[in-house]
Amino acid sequence: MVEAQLLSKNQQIVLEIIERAKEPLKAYSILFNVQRKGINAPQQIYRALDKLIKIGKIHKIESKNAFVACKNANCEVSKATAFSICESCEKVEELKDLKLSKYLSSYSDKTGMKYKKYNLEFFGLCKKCK
Amino acid sequence: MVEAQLLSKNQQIVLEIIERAKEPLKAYSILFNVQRKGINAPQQIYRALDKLIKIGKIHKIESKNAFVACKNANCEVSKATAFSICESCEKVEELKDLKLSKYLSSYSDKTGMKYKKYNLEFFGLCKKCK
DNA sequence: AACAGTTTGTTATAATATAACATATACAAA
DNA sequence: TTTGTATATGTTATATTATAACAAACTGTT
Repeated sequence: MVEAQLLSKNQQIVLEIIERAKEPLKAYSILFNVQRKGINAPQQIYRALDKLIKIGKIHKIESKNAFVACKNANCEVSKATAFSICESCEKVEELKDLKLSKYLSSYSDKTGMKYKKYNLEFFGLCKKCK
Repeated sequence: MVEAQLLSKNQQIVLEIIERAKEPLKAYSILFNVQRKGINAPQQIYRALDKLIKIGKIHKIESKNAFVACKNANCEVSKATAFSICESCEKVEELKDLKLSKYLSSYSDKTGMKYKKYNLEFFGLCKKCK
């Protein structure tokens, strides 16, 4: 049976701070920001992050070692992600483009291999910075 | 005038070891492997890696913090990369698919923003592992 | 009550990457 | 030839990111 994911205390704390942030957060900056809430060690942050990623609530921006909340109702599980990253102001946005995700999800390489999972990071200058 | 890139001693050493490797190499494993050649510090490795990336000789696999040689004559500069990564055996291949790279290079998002640069990492099971 | 699974807390340490500073080398311009 | 500029080197130290390992507590079954 499919049910709503219940988050544990630490998982909620970490998710909230990532959701409220306007930009991707790094693990140690999250740690710093929750120390008054009784979380003291990196391990606790990374464990929450791992779980949140697993259930698709957040994604990792690999090129930045930072984490963003997923606002995309589609990705119940984090398997197919695409981001736009501004090289100047560092703004990151998750792309929600059905056409793009269909294209990539159905992509098969020369050997005929298909991929259920991918991560795409686009770099450029955002409107403000151009 | 465009001329062949001349690599410095350290850059050559690092490039050679990456080119000879069958899989992506991590910075500290490179370091370990070149200590008998007089390279002693991570800084020296990272500096060579940075330069090699800049001129397109190697790419970084962001999800693995590892580096591979570019066998693709196209990417004179490392700006548009796509990889296939096996989740079981960890095999990594750079995809050379003109159609894919054209699609991504000419991609423009909802706001009309275009991107000259991207990195795409596909995950799945390779033939052997399937 | 016993259990399996997950979460927590904690200490320690591993792995990845950069800062900062002092030299050295290459090469073109004056 | 010297001066400048850019790049490369060597080195020590440190910052940043992430995991190992262990003990305990909590959750929801059966």
